[in-house]
Amino acid sequence: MTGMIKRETMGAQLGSLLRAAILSGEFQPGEAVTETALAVRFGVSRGPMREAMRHLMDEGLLVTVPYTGTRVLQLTSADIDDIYSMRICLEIFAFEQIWERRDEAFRTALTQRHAALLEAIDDGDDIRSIDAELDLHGLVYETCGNSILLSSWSGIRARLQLYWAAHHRAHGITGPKRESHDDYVRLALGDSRERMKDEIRDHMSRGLDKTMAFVSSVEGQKAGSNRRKK
Amino acid sequence: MTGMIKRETMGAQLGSLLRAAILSGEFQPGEAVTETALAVRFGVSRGPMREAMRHLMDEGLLVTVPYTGTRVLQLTSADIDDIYSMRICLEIFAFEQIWERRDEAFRTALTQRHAALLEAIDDGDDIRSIDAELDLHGLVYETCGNSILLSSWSGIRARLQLYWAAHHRAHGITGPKRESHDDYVRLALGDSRERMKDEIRDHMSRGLDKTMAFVSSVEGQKAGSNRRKK
DNA sequence: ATGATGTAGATTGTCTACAATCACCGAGGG
DNA sequence: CCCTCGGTGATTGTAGACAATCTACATCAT
Repeated sequence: MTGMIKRETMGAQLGSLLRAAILSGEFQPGEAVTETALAVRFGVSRGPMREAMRHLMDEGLLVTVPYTGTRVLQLTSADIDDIYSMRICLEIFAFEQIWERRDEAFRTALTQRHAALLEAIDDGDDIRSIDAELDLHGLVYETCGNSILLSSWSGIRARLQLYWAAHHRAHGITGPKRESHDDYVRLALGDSRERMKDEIRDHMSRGLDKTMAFVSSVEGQKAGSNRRKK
Repeated sequence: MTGMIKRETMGAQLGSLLRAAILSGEFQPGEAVTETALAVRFGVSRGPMREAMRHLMDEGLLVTVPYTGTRVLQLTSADIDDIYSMRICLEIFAFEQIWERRDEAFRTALTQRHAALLEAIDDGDDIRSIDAELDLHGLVYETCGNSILLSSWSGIRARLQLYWAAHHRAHGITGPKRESHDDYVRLALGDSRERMKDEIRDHMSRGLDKTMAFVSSVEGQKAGSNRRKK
């Protein structure tokens, strides 16, 4: 059954669905997910489900141990630190690459994504705000057209989105502030590479501080959380 | 049959075998590879074979189009350029991260890998020389302990290894020169971050020049090479 | 009581058969 | 001569059943 979906392989679509389910909080970080359960959940067989899970594993959202089980990624404070330092490195690199090639298309796309972020914030939709913020930052990576850079960003983006979403749900903390990206957008459209690079460093530093305060409080349960059997 | 291998899933082992087969030249860049053919080649079923191929796809060595086929990655000059600029960015970043934490273990490992490279060069073993050179560069990434950085390096490494191996086979060009990494190792163990960063830029620039000269001569057949059916 | 040990359940890994999709090629009509 | 259209083969996608392995719990001996 379920043979009416077209133009894309089932595994890929399942990957998107599963990713959305994880990011929406249906499965929490550290929670175990089984192939069979997900297969019946989405009404498909284990084959495509496995394919989708493999995709999310490579993206970093799922972690599996052979013959034992699969669970949703649970980040440590060290992981968060690694992610943010990588973000600084890659985003500066990306802006260096495209700086001289910024055209009208780039400018309009950036302002559009910024507007989408503001709209999501105004609507009070946290999940959409997170998505919009990451889309905004993603533009420079996409503009580069460097496939390796883009896949690196995908891994970073997935981990950040997972963590933020869980963070917000668990603690009721609001999403990004309305003015949080004004400087970022302004300088990205401006004329000074160095000021943009400084802004990236500042931006990430603020984000890291905001993030680290929480993760350290729930540390120490990365490997041994097995409650909630059913 | 073939049920006596232990401690690691078949798909992972098959991935290593297939990677080795590709890098050894059994399958050339742009050549089509089919699941069934590889499955009988390695004496397993399509399931594990698929798993292994999926792994190599994420690594970047294989490219697949749904319902149609899978072929070995064929790099364009733009890809090579992207790879080398990423290498500069990431390797400088990696050295910045570990610079103050370089300990005795790092120093001995670096000299050991350099010695291994020299031995491979002296033996005239091109494949092993390439592997040793990439292992040498890989140490700094491994020392960082940053999982995202490491996976980015894996993608770069796989693509470079594939390209160099095919390059050398097709044109009989020798591997890395014996003295090519003397400065790199010396400065990596030295005291000046800035000189090391300059060395990385120079090192990559030389590598890119050596590489680009060839790839541009065979451009223009990325999408349409379908000969050699059997 | 404590430790080792065997046993049961669950989960992933693997295999075989079948279906959906696509590229190629040749025939027929314009 | 060129374009359209259908057939044919190949390749990947999907399904369900079976085997290998791991974790946890109960049992038994010390």
